[in-house]
Amino acid sequence: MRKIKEADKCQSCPSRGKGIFCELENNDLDDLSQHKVTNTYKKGQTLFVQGNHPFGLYCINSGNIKVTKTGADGKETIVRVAQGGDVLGHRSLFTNDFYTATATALEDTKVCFIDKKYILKLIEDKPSVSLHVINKLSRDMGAAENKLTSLHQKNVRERLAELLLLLEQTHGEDVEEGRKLNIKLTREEMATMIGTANETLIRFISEFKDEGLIEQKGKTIILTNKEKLAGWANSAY
Amino acid sequence: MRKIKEADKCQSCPSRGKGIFCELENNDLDDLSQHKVTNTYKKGQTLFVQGNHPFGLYCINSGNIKVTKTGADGKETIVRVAQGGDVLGHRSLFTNDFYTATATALEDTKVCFIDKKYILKLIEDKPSVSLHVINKLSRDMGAAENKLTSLHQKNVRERLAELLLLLEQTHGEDVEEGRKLNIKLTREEMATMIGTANETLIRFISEFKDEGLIEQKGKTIILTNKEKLAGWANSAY
DNA sequence: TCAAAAAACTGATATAGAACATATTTCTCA
DNA sequence: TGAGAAATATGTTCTATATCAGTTTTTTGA
Repeated sequence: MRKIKEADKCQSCPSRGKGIFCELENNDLDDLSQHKVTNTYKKGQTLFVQGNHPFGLYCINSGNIKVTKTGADGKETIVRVAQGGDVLGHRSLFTNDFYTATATALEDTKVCFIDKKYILKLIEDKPSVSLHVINKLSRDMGAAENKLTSLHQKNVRERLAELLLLLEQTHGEDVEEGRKLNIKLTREEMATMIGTANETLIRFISEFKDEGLIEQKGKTIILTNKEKLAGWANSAY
Repeated sequence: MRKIKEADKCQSCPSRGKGIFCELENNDLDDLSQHKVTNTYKKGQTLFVQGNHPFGLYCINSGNIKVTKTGADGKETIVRVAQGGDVLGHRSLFTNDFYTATATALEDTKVCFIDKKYILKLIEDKPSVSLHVINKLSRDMGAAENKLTSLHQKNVRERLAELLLLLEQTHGEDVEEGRKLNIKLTREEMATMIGTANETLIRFISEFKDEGLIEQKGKTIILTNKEKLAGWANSAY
């Protein structure tokens, strides 16, 4: 039996209870700990790359990771941002395809890697795991369809309001001015997330600032008027 | 034991072997047949509506069904088209949310409805079913991310070429001129699928016709030059 | 079978937002 | 700590495509 550092055991994971393994018993988690390795990634490093072959599952311990697809002309689209407790690379694992996207750390990140064979066995043996995988996929699917719909139906201003509120839900933090978005994204990345040019995004951020809906502390954004923002996001003119 | 018409038994389903129940044994299928009802829907009729509460799973026997999301201003987006062997309404079932989309028959359709409790039990008891659900969700997710990316990165001409090739894969049929798209979609619906206005779509269809990439027999489209079309879809200028 | 409605098509005009250019601020690490 | 490189910001131009308006064709059902 391999010796695992106490800090690297699933039981000590800060995201324990959030992910697809949240219903596993202690002895199952011990077994799981035996079949994974824990790695750290610095900002900008990639966990896996579009086009490569998957050989296991990534389970995020802490830190934000962007999932991007690159087109024929090299243009990048951020399809989603994963955070602590999320799993990554499951899709290609289950469909047995090459990775259809690239995963890149947005900041310093701790990630566990679980062997393909072991995770597939776990899904067959533990209904709770497979149900959580189904649930996770269903939610991601819903989020993807929402993105699709708003990309089609909403203009940039509305999509930006929506993005800010979405980030608030997943990365929001209370500060005196309002809700701080605790995630490090460049304007370029934010633009990519809502399918627009960074110049355009910056213009609307400035507009929101002028209208008192948001504030900026350095590079991080603070939502000061969520209600008005929500009004814009719902595209009520 | 309820008496099921031979034609309505899962064993007689034209999509048997394609869906998530493809690995079930005969006696399991008999049991499943007992827990479902078979309905028909005429063109334009809805199976379920965005905002309503789900109470089971739809499994398509035959016919095409569009899944649409309606925005605050009533604008419609087609997120996908489901066909024989596909399941519908699974997402909201598993996340226990209201339906986030509306399903409408594109033509006369035969659909089975399976009770919520039964399908959840089946997933817990039969690993093959849950694996197929995971697989199905993973594929749908991949398709959704692809749509997202091309909506962001490609122009209307490229997206149209892509759509035609996608429809060819799922609904293609050999005819002497080339590959016929055996699906009834209005230009409005096709436009909605690639996120554009119907006038714009029609213009590009005309262009493709003029360039000899496609032909029209009545309202149905025949792809006469898949290679050139593929060139456009990959956005190689 | 024919009239009304719906869908398909064509042309003209308007505009959101991309693309380009350039200035300024903020990071980064030597 | 300071120089070079990113990232941010702002102004200007240009274009893809939405929108509007109108005609022709197809479908529908009475």
